[in-house]
Amino acid sequence: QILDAATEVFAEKGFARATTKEIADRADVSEGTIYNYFESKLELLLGLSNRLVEMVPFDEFLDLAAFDSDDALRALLQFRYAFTCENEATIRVISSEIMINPAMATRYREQLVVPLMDLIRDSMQARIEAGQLRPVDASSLSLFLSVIFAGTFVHFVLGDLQNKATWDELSELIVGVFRDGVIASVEA
Amino acid sequence: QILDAATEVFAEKGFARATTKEIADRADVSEGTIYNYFESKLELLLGLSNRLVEMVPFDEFLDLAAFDSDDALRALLQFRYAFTCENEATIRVISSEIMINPAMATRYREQLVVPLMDLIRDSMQARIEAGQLRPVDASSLSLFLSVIFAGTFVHFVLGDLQNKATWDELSELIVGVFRDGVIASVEA
Amino acid sequence: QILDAATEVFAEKGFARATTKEIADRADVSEGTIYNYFESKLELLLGLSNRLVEMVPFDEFLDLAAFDSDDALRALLQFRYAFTCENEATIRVISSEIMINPAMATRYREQLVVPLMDLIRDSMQARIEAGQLRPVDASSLSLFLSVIFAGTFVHFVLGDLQNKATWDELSELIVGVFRDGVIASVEA
Amino acid sequence: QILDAATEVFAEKGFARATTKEIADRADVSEGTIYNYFESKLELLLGLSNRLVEMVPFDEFLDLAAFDSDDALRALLQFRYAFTCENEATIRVISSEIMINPAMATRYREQLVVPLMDLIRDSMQARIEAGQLRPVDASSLSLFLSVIFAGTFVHFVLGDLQNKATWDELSELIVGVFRDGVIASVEA
DNA sequence: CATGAATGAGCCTTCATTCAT
DNA sequence: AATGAATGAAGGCTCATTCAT
Repeated sequence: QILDAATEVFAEKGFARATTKEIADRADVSEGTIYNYFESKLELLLGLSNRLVEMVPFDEFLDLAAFDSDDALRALLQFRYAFTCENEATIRVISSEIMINPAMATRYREQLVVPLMDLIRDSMQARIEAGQLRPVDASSLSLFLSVIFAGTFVHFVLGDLQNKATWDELSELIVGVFRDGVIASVEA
Repeated sequence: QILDAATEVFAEKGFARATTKEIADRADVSEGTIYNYFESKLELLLGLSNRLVEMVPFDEFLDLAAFDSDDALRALLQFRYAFTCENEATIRVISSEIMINPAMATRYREQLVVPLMDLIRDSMQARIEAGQLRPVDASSLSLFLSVIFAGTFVHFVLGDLQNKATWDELSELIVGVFRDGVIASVEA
Repeated sequence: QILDAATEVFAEKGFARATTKEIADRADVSEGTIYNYFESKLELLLGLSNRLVEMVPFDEFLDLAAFDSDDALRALLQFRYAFTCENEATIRVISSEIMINPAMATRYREQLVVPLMDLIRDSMQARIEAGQLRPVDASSLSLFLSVIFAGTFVHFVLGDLQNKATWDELSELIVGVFRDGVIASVEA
Repeated sequence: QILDAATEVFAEKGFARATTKEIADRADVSEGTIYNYFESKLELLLGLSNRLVEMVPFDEFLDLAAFDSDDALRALLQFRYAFTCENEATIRVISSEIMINPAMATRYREQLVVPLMDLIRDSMQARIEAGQLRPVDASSLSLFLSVIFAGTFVHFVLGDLQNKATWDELSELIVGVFRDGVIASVEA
C-alpha cells in the first residue's frame, strides 16, 4: 500500500526530504500511480494522519480511562504505550510537522488530542464524583495524563524508553505517584 | 545576527522548507555572508542547537532540582516553563528534527536531556536518602519529570498551554499529585 | 463525437495544453476509446483539420468568386465571414499551430489556401479577359483577397470584428475601395 | 541574451513545447539563471512581447501613415513588411498564443494593434478632411489596413510571401486598387 | 469495442552552494 | 570580509499512451 511506503519514507527522512520517487519505489508502483490516489505529497501526509485517527481505539480508551485503582491506571499507561509503539513511525512524522506547522498542530489537536482528553476528563469527573479520586480539577487531570503520554513519546523517540524494562519501571513509578504522591515531608 | 534570523525562519517554515535566501534577507546580510560563518545550512541548525545548550542555566536548575516541598516543585515547574517559552522557536525547530533524525535525537539527548536528568536524579537521590522524598527510584523519578517537561512543551505547541492560567492550574495539579497522589481509594 | 470535444478543448487551451483526459470527459468517453479511433493526440488535430477541409463549400466559393460587381464582392466577403464564424474554434486551433509548425503550415496551405486561391484566380482571370475587371495580375488579386480573408480572421480573434456591425462597415469599405479606389488626388 | 534564445526556441517549437532547458542551452546559461531574470516561462513570453512593443517605431509609422499618394502607401506597405520580416519569429510566437489565449489577444491588441490603428486613423481623417482621400470612414479604412497587414503576415508564414518579388507584386496591386479600384464595369 | 488504472519520461521550478569581484 | 549572480542537481507533478479486464 502506498500509505505504508509513505509512512516508512517520511519516518526515515521527514516529510520535506522524502521524495515521491522513493515512496513510489518502496510501494512498488510508479510515481504517477501515487497521484492517482493522492492529490499531492501533502495529501499523503494527511492520509497518514487520517489513518492514524481511524486506528485509535476510542472505545477501549473509554473503558480504560475509568481508572480508579493502581491496576486501572497501569493498564491505561500500558495500553497507550502499546499503541504508541505500534504507530511510532506515523506519530513521529506527524509530530515533526506539528512542531513547525500550526495547521498540522490544529488538525492533530482537534482530531486526536481533544477527543481523547475529553473522553478521559468525563470519566475522571465521574470517578471524582463517586469519590474514587480525590476532588481535583478533572480537566487539568486529563491534561496531565495527556502531557505524560506526549512526554513519554518524546522520550521514546529519544531512546530512553525503547527498553521495555525502563518503561515498566517508569510506569510503576507513575502509578505510585498517582497513588501516594512522592513528597514525604508533606505527609508528616 | 544570523542565528536569530535562522531561528525565526526555521521556526516558521521548518528546517527543510526554510531557504538560505530568506534567512539572509531576515538577517540583513547576503547569502554569501552566511557561508562565511557557517559551512552549510545544517551547521546553522547545529549552531542554533549549540546556542540553546549554552543558554540552559544548569546552575539554577541544580538549585531548583532540590525539591522537597510543594514550593520547590512549583518553582522548578515554573522555571522550566519560563525557559521553554523564551526559547520556544528554537526548541520547536530542534524537536521537529529530532522526530525524524536519529542523529539529532542522540545529539540533543546527550547535550541536554541526559545532563539535566542526571543532575535532577542526583538531587533526588540525596533527598530520598535524607528522607524528604519517599524511597522511589531516583532515575525513574527524574525521567518522570523530564517526561512531564517534554509533554508540557508538546501541549504548549498544540496550543493548550499558551494561556498562562491553564498552565498554572496544571502546575498546581501536578504539585498536588506529587504531594498526595490522586487515587482516593488507596488511602483508605 | 470525439472531434467535437477535441475542437472545444483545443480551442480553449491550445493543442499542447489540452489533455486527452479533458477531451475524453467532454466527449463522454474514456481516454482509451479515443485511442481506438485516433492513433495519437496529433491525429486528433489532423482529424480536425481534415474535417474542416471537407466542410469547405468549394462549389459555392466558385460561384461567388465570379465577382464583377459590388454585389458579387459583397456576397463573397459575407459568405467567407459566415464560414469563418461557424468554424472559428477549428480555425483558431489550426492557425495557432501553423504559426509555429511548418509542417502544419504546408499542409493547411496545400489543402485549403492554394485550392481556394487557384479557384478565385481562374475566375478573376476570366473576368479580366471579359473586361469586367481591370487588367491586373489575377494571381496577385486572388492573393490579395486571401490576405484580406486571413487578416479578417486575425482581427476577428482580436475582438475587433465580433460585432457584426463593425464587420458590415468594413466590408462596405472594402467594396468601395475595390470599386473606386480611395486615393482622391489621383483622379484629378 | 536570454530573450533571443527564448525567441528562437519558442518560434521553433511553440511556447508550450519549448523547454526551459533548451532555452538555457541556447542562451549559454543555466536554467537557474533564466529564473534570476524571469519569474516564469510565461514571463519570458511576455518579455518577448514587451520587447517587440518597444521596437515598434511608432514615430516612423506616424510619418508614413500620412499616405496621400501611391508612393506614400507603397512606402507604408514596404516599411511594415520590413518590420514584419525582422521580427518574424517573435510575431509568430505571439500570434500562435493569441489564437488560443484570450488574455494574450487582449494584451497584444491593446499594446500594439489599437495604438497603431488609432495613429493611422487620425492621419487618415486629416487626409480626408484635406480632400486627399475620398470621404470614407477613417476607422474602417485604418482597420482595413490593419487587416491587410495581419493577412500579409499570415501568408508570409504560409510561405507565399517569402519571395520578395511576390510581395512586391502584391504590394503594387494593393497600391493600384487603392488608387483606382479594380472593378471595371462600375466606371462605365 | 470500451474502459480507466498504471506507467514513466519529462517538465518547470527551487535552492543550497560557489566564487569572481 | 561581504556580495549576489550563476549554477545545476533534484523534486513534485503532469499527461500521452498502453493494456489487462
